[in-house]
Amino acid sequence: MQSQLHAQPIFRALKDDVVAGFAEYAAQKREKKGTILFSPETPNEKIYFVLSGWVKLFRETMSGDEAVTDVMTSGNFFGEIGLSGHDPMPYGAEVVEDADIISLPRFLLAEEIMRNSLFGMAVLQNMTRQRMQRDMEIEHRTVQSAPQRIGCFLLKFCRDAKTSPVRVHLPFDKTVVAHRLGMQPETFSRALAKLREETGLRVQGATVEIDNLQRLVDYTCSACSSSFPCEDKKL
Amino acid sequence: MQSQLHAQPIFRALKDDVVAGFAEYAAQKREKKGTILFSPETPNEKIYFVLSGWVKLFRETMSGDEAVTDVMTSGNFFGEIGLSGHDPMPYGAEVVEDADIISLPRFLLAEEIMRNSLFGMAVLQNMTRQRMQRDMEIEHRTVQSAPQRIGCFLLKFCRDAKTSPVRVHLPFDKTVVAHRLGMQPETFSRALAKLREETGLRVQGATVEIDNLQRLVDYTCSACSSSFPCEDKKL
DNA sequence: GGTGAACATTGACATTGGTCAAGCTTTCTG
DNA sequence: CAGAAAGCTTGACCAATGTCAATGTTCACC
Repeated sequence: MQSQLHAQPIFRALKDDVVAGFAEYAAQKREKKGTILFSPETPNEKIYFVLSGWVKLFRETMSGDEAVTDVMTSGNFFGEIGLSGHDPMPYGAEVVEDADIISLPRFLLAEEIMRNSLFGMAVLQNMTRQRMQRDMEIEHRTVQSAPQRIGCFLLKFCRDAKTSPVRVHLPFDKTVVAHRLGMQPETFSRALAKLREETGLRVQGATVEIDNLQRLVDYTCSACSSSFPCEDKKL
Repeated sequence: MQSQLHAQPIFRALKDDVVAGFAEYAAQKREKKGTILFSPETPNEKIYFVLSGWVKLFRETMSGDEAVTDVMTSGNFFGEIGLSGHDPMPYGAEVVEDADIISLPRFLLAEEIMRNSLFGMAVLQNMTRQRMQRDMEIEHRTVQSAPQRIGCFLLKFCRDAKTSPVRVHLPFDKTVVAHRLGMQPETFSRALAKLREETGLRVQGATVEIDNLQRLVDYTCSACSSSFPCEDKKL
């Protein structure tokens, strides 16, 4: 498990013995789709590293509406809000595709941040990147139409592809994608159909084939402040 | 100016000589409404502290639509993305009410973060709070109606008031409030009228009188994951 | 104190996305 | 393999918000 911890981007620059120290407190577990890792009601003092699978972060109102703020996969971690302390999180986390997850007490991170300012800087830059992504998300939900948001989502899985026929496989249920993009499943269904008409892509279950990448980019990125391929700026 | 820097929440715990060092590089200026402090096109290497007035942060698409992600006032600072380096910011900043602003080269912060991990932790927690606010914002724009978002906005200015007739003065133009809440000015106008009917508040120009605070809370906070008074959790 | 510019409101209408209900398809499970 | 459950799609309809254009109001400046 130590090697898996050390492979996490945020830990890559740490010394072996530090990671070994973490590993003693760490717990790895395979979690099934549907499992709630934590929710606003349950106090929580861990951070979670996703090794495989997908986990959605969401906020839920008293009337049952939910807003998905992010869906994370391998290389990502979450639960770092507050960094120490046992307060309930302001959001919940639910596994949406079977996942391998390592959990680690938060206080270990907090200690290492104080001890090692280079590490602290790495955590800060991670948080900064997350804030930027949220800003982006707010922009998308404000200025993009539903079909455009779907196009934007698909393009994230086309970053490397340069030759046009690209085949994308949706990594989790369409319902989750819909909420991740701030729309209802019904709207998602119709918006995907519209996107198909507009950009000539083909949909077969969870598989999407994009014959003309440029056409999708043109349709989607016209309503965005950045343009394809819009990766995070290196920090 | 050193005293004004030292009064900034993020600097409060720093030693005098450190702040004095910052002050040598700092520039204070009064900025008029309408001034663009920076935009995505202009490389920028400063962070900005608001002493008075209001500044909006926004993202703008190629077709001219804009999404306002935040509006900041005294005690807030912005431009810390990246923390060092001269890359263009991924967003712009525009003064929306005459403001006194101190600007400071970003590298000073980066240096102090590496030198003083307690300070680094403070910056990290500031960023964490901002990310949480963005999450909140995404939730609001997903599950609240336009009148509810306005109600929520008004309630932020009622945090201290416990006795019911409260008088709130909108601190910047309604157009800016509208965009801050992710809606068009016309929608804002109508939604405010609706809110008036629903909760019995009265509007006179930029002044809003709330006779029955509880009624506003009931109407607004039913579509939210937290409830009034929903301040940031202490970090 | 008058005038223009900026800000705000209103009406008419178009568009988007949400809701509810039904039916279909895929996947899981015994 | 059968049956059930979960996920997805579609239709009909409705509510919310955006758009465009006209008009009203406020405020700063001469």
